[in-house]
Amino acid sequence: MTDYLNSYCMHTATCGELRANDAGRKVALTGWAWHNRDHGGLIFIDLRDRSGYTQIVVDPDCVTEEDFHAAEHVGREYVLRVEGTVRMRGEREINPSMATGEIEVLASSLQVLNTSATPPFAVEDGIETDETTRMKWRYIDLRRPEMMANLMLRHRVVTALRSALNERGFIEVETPILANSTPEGARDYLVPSRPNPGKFYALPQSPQQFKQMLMVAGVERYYQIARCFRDEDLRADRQPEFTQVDIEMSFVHGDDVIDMMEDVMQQCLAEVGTDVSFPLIRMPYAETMDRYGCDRPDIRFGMELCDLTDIVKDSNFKVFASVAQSGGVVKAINAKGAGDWSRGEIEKLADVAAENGAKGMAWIAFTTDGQEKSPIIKFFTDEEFAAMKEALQVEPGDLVLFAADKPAIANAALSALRLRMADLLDIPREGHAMLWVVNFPMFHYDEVEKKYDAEHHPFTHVLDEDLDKIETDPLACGSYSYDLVLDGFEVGGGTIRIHNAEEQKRILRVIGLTDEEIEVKFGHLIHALELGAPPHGGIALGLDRLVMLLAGKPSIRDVIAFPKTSSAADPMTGAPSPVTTRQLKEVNLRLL
RNA sequence: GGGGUGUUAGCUCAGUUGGUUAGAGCGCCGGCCUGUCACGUCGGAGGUCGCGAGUUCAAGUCUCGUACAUCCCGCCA
Repeated sequence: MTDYLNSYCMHTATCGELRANDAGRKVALTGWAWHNRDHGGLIFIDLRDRSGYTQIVVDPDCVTEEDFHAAEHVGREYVLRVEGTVRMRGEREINPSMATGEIEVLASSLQVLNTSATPPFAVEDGIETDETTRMKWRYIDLRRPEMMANLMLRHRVVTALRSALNERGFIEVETPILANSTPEGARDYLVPSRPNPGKFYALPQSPQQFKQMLMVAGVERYYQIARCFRDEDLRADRQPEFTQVDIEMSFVHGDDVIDMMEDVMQQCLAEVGTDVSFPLIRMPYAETMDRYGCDRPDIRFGMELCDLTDIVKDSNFKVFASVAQSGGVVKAINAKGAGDWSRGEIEKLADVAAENGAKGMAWIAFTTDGQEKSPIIKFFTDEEFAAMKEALQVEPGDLVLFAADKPAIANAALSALRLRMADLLDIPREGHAMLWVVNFPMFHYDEVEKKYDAEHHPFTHVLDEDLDKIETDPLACGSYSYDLVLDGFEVGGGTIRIHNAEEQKRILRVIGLTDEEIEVKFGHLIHALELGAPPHGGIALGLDRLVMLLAGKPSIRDVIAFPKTSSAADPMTGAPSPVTTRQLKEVNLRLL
């Protein structure tokens, strides 16, 4: 302790930890000058570090003239080391909004370890500075307590997940960053290989194939905090590089991974103090799409989709009838509380439907004074109308929004409308709600490429009862697959994998690969499966999204130390940047 | 690739039907101040109105293009 006090720049206490029972302690604090209040004869400095802040009092009677002079010239974000004594504040000077507000540190010495230029924006919570500016000076942005708290929360989540997995016999194994380009999935980030002219590595979109190889190797239980790369356009919840908690385990089938992971999540969330109700609902994909129109529903509120196809299929409203009779669906949501909206306000909602591919949006408003307003109501018989009201449980004050289209489009439009209406109507969505969406279909039909494609990925094990339908009726095949959904975001996804080489080949053939292509692109996997692959499965958590939601932030950029802008650039370092002709030549590249 | 919104002082923003010297708050600089905690107070500095064309006697304001940011669709688990 004495050594520390005499040391040039170490501290004996952090700025956020001192309390009334520390009164009398001699301490050395280090940190950044946050708010300076110079009263001429007495100077207050709020000294901040990552743990919080403490008020320093510099009294000319207690420090050297030199130190007092230095204190007078301390600017924002100067780096200080202060030695002094913790003392109780006078009764009127207690600041109850401050964790350390009962005490202060009376300085006996003050060292300026470094000065600081005026920061480009205030180190304060709640600022609305442009994100590019924040990213350009990210180290300043990260000094803000809320950003520092995000980093710490992320650390606690990772630590909790690591210990939960360690306790269950998982071992952490690193897999290559310089990997192979994968033909399926997202666009790859490519890295030219200098010793192999004309050949490229790809940064991994996920360690998927490596972790399956680890299972074949007998690792049995693996995890990795794995950086993944995808060269696709960005979103608030998508960055070109992101972090997965990647998990794989052997000798599992059916719900084994879900059961294990649910335990791990419960333990992790308890440890970081997030309240989520367990056990989690496990909702089949088909039911999820039917009720919410999307595979990652926010189940913290209702307003579920209602299928009216049967009721309107013979109606005089040609739009509904023709959609219903040509394989489409007519679905609706009941937005309670919007029944008195003006026609203009309602019609603006059609934009939301249009953004999601719907050609139109029909509506019926039920005003609180018992009127019914709608451009389409006249087309329905009394029976049809009554059946609709019954199905939607309509009351005065409700607004019913319809989408009639192919199921995928009607679902997408109504799912988006449901979320928009929840926003517009201020429907409370406090707390968190987590669920599993399970048993995704194995395939979907790609209308553009005119071929079947894997819904999750082509290494997914088809449900045992559907194995004989892989070739004859691919779209009817379910799969051992599961997504973990939190508050309307997919925070994890996984499957039981195929461990049988023959089944793997059947799947790859269905998605359009020839036996030659299978050998070239997936030969290593097939061979591994032929050499004693155990039954195995796994899951990957989207760490950034998970922490974003736990932190209550609107973007994963807020929980990533150094994120990229929407054009995948880093304003701080200037990446990506041009390289010299010589560098290009070394890797056998020439720009077009 | 497509659509929406935005770009004015270091930061956040205002700027009317186009009108002559572009404002505010915070911050910054200097003075005063021994109980403040968003300290107070007096004074001061600070602008290529994103960039480029165009219309006009006159453009921060109108038109076109473009860059960047951000949200969404496509794309992406």
